[in-house]
Amino acid sequence: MYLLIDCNQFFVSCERVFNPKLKDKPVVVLSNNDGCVIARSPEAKALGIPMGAPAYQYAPLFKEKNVVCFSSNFALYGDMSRRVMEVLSHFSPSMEEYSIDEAFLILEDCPDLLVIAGKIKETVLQWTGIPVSIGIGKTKTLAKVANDLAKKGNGIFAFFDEKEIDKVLEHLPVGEIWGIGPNISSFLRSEGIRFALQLKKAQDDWIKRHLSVITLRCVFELRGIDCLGLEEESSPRQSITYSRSFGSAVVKEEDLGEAASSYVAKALEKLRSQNSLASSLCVFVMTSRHISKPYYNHMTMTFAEPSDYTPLFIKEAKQAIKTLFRPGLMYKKVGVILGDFVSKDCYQADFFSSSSLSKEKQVQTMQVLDELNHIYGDRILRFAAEGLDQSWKMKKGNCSKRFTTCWDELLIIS
DNA sequence: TCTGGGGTCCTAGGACCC
DNA sequence: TCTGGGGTCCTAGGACCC
Repeated sequence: MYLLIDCNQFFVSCERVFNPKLKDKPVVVLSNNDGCVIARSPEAKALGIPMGAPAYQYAPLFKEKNVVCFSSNFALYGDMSRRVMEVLSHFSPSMEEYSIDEAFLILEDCPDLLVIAGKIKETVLQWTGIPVSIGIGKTKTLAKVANDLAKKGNGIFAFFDEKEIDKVLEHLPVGEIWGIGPNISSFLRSEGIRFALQLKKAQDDWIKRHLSVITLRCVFELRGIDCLGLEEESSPRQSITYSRSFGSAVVKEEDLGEAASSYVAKALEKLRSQNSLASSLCVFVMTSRHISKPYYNHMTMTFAEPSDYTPLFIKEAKQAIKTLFRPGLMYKKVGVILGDFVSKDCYQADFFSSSSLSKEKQVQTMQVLDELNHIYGDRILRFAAEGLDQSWKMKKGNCSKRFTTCWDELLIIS
């Protein structure tokens, strides 16, 4: 049986662990640049604050109802996630970390399953301070449905027999099924399929003809046929994106270049940490999407020989910015995407490239850079191209401390 | 003034081959 | 009157997830 363990309002819960005064109070966590709401405590939900709500629109309500707003603190959430996953790994050798706040476990079907689930919930709370909900089912998709019910009830819900499943699916809108998004659900509704049970009973070839195998898999999963399986090994990324909205609009090409260089440097650190080389770099720039004539443009460069040498990518990125830049526009965002990865251990070299000696030096330079940054933290070594003042950096109005990952920011109790 | 960021998978269609 | 059949590879875009 699959168990889906999902942390309740994870980011808010992380903040509450280190600030117990927030208990029972409306709390929200905002996206980068304090843009929109990405996590809400039940109290905040009860005030009618929707997911994704732009913070500026809700500022009066926040003030009126004393809603506590946090800027996102991914250093903290990432580390808390690591702790939760560590606890979960004690309960089963078969585990998949599905997202920052969710994991699937496989446990043998036994009468004690609910007791074990209770134990998991209790242990995670005691060891990390994070409350979780657990859904149990024969497939991942059914465990997801069960998890939604768990969240509405006492935190644990299991599907054991078919009749019980169908009773739930009968009233479950198709759009709430994992894997059925807004587009497919509106198509299904237009065809008269409004609830999960109807979809479960739909004809296979009809689904395949009008939709795709992805949806067909969904349907099979609802029928209790395991199609997705557990992905225990997290496979290396196939692409790495680094992009951020600016704290305030950027108008100078120089600033765009700095930002792009800085993102390239960060993306390449990630690339090297997974032992890959990238063969392509895409750079994109955009203005706000919410103006009358938004501008978006991108450029992709491919390399004859895959690489992980940051200066090479910075050079290309700056060149791209030069091409993409249009004077007089208010830029809101720049991003870089590394793609077409190959393993460092085995790749096709370029027959016409210059001497291999410089290649070795490139590798050594990046190693020294990464090691020093690892030892001293906070990216102590950076490239000049990244700029010094970085005035384009994003806004963070109210960020909690990095309680668990930074010696200078430990929680002080007096 | 103010609206996040990072992924994966699949399909259709174009371009090309014999 | 009348113009085959069977492939592969690549890319852009759509759809979904958290």
